[in-house]
Amino acid sequence: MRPMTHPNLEDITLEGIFYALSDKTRLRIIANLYKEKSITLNCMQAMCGIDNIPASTTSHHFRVLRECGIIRSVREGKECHSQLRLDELDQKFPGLLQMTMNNWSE
Amino acid sequence: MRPMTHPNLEDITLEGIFYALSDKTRLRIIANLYKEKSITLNCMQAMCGIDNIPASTTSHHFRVLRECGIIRSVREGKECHSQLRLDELDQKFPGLLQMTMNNWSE
DNA sequence: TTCTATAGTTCGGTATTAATGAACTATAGA
DNA sequence: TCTATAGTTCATTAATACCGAACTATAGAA
Repeated sequence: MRPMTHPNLEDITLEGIFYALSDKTRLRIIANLYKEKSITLNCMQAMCGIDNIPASTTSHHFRVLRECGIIRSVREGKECHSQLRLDELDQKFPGLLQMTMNNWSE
Repeated sequence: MRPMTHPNLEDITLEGIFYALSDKTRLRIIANLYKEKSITLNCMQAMCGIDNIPASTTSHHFRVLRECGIIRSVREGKECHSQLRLDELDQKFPGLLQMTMNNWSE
C-alpha cells in the first residue's frame, strides 16, 4: 500500500480545489467534515448520510480530496482518519471553504 | 447552428459552477470578464492574454461557462458577446465569484 | 498464533468526457 | 457576389471516472 501523499500549501491550486468540489458526493463529504471541524472522521463517518457508494469509489473520492489539498488523512489502526486542512486553506484561499459551505444545501 | 442555451437561475448548481471553474483557461476568461464587468466582450477580447488556444477549444470553453450558468452570451452580428451573470450568481451563491476573483492570481 | 472480521486500497476493464483539426455557418464589408 | 472574420459543429483521439474483484493491514477472538 503506497503511503498517502498530501501537497504542500504552495502546491495547492485554486483550479485543483474547484475540481475536487465539482462533485456532489465530494461536497457532501466536505460538508460532513466541516460540521465536525474539530475532530477527525474515518471514512464511514465522513460518508454518513451519503447513499450506497461502492468502497472503491469512496476511496477514489478521498484520494481526490487528499491530493488536491482539501483534507489531510492519517492511518490509525485499520481506519483512515481525515479532517479538513481548514487553517491552511484559509490562509491560502481566504473564505473559500466558508463560502462553499454557506452555499451548499443538501 | 443551434441556438445558445442558458440555464435558469434555479437550475444552476454549485457543483456545476465549480466544474466550470476547475480549468485554468476558463478561470482566465472569467477574470477577463470580471475586469470588464459592465460591458460585454467578444471571444477574442475575453481570451485576451490567454495563449494560443484553438478556436474549437475556445468555443468549447465558452459553452461550458454558458451551460453551467456563469456567463450569458448573445450573438451580435458575426460576434458572440458574453458577460458574467454577476447579479444572478450573487443572488444564488453570494460571494462565490468575488471570492474566486480575490483568490485568483495569474 | 492462527482465524476472522473490518476498513480501506489497488487493479483492470468499461464507459464517459475532454481537446482539437477540419469542415461548416453566418455576417459584414468590399 | 466574393472574401474575410468570428465563431460553431463534427469526428476522432486521448484522458478520466466508476466500480467489481482481488488485495493489504490491523484488531480482536479462539
